[in-house]
Amino acid sequence: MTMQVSAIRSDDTPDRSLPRFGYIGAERGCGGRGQQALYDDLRALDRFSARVRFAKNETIFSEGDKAGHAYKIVSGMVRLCTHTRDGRRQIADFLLPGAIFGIIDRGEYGFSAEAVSDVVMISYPRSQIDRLSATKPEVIDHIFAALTDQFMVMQRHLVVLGCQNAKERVASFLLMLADRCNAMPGDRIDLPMGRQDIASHLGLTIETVCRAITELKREGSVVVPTLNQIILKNLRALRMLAEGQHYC
Amino acid sequence: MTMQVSAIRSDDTPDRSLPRFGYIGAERGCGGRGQQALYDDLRALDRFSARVRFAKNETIFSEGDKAGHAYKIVSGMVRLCTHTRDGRRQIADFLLPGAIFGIIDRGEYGFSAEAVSDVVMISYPRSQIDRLSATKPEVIDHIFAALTDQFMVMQRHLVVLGCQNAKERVASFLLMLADRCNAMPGDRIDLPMGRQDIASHLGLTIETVCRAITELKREGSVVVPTLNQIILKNLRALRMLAEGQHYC
DNA sequence: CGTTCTGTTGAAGTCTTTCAAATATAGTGG
DNA sequence: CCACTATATTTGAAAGACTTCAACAGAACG
Repeated sequence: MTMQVSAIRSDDTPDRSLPRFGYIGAERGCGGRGQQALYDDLRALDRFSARVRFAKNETIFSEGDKAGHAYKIVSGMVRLCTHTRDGRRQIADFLLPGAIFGIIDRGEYGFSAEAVSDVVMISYPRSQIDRLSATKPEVIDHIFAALTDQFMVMQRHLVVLGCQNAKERVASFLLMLADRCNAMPGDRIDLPMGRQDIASHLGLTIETVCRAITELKREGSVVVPTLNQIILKNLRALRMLAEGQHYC
Repeated sequence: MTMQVSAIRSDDTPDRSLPRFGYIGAERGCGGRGQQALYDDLRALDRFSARVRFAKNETIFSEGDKAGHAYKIVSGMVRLCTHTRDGRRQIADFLLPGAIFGIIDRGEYGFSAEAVSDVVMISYPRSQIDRLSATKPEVIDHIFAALTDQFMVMQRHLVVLGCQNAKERVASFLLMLADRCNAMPGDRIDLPMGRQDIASHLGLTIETVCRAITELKREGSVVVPTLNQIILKNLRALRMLAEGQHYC
């Protein structure tokens, strides 16, 4: 979650020099400054903002609802998903603290947002955002940057769903998550979402996700201290899975 | 390709009353007015625009290239794709006449664009678009609408890749295409792209796409007069496949 | 501490891919 | 215009990957 993280940390922190997981998504950092600026600009919205909280698994809004608010996550995790007519579900993305969502949608939300864990967020009335956009062109610019980031996230995910097998998908997912958390190699990474959520994100069944993780454990690529934590041990192996065989 | 079509036809043409394929994507028409307006606004760019043509299978630009131009398709079809390190390829979308692409990207293009058939386009320098955006806030607004549309396209495709089996994917693809062409039930729909392109779009192999089409033929859901044309015969059956079993 | 939910593993079944071959289409030069 | 060659599509058969179903294990919670 490069964009979200960079919205939190001070922009001049040059942690780009530190070792990173090198997930393809890392390039997305270029959108970071935009996010930081957006964050600053949103301060102008403070007097209209409200602190809201949602309990684990609570629905924040549903696809088709009138898009009245945009949200910025303070703590916890949110999933954006689409529910199909026949009960299937596709999780488009998981959002970490710092992430902003609900700004893309005009009129109606295009997807549902649900709390993965207990979540605290700031809500901003869309009307005020639109008003601010009209007076401050740079705000638009930064929202644009956020959009571009989101686009790249989705596009990368299209590749995952369109081209990768189960193990590759799980590896991609873990690397993406590690990168978004700004985790360092060896760090414990939080997995607030359940296995079923991971499955719904990766277009697999829960069993297949389990088996893939088990295999990664067996190979020594990852260690799973608790159900909701994971440590990436062999980055090279994970990257080879996620980014294709040619990787060195 | 609702947005593209609506960019071509006069905006007050109420063809929404005509029978349509009813692909889920049809709702996307809400972005239509934005596209129409964008189209008008782009006229202000005319003196900077250039007519360009690309031959079938020619690369228009590659992922990572400096994003110097945005394009509007006049005729022909363009595919937007991502090439992975190990040679695999994911086609994110096929674009029809009226479609505008290359506006989202800042600095570098985030994907490659290739001509599916011989293509004629209008190219607009990004610098001029940015300049125009600064002076005309409504332009931004319309580009935004275009972005929203593109987002919905990608999101719908995520569901296709994440939740559907081969036959469902092909059905979704055909309905989407029919809707974008603004085709009426019974019309011949052009398939300028080869089977391999369809496969790369749907995350399947070419053989599986063939088999799925063959099966749809056998069931009488479609008729395939030539390799590059298809007629949707049984919309109800196709929709049931694409939108889930609950569809009446 | 028992109940319930979530996660893990095993085995069988299904769907898709892979590999191979045949057919059809498109393109080219005579 | 036809024959020929190259390319693309279709079909078949076997292999492989993922899913499904079922049972078990483990964590969470009252």
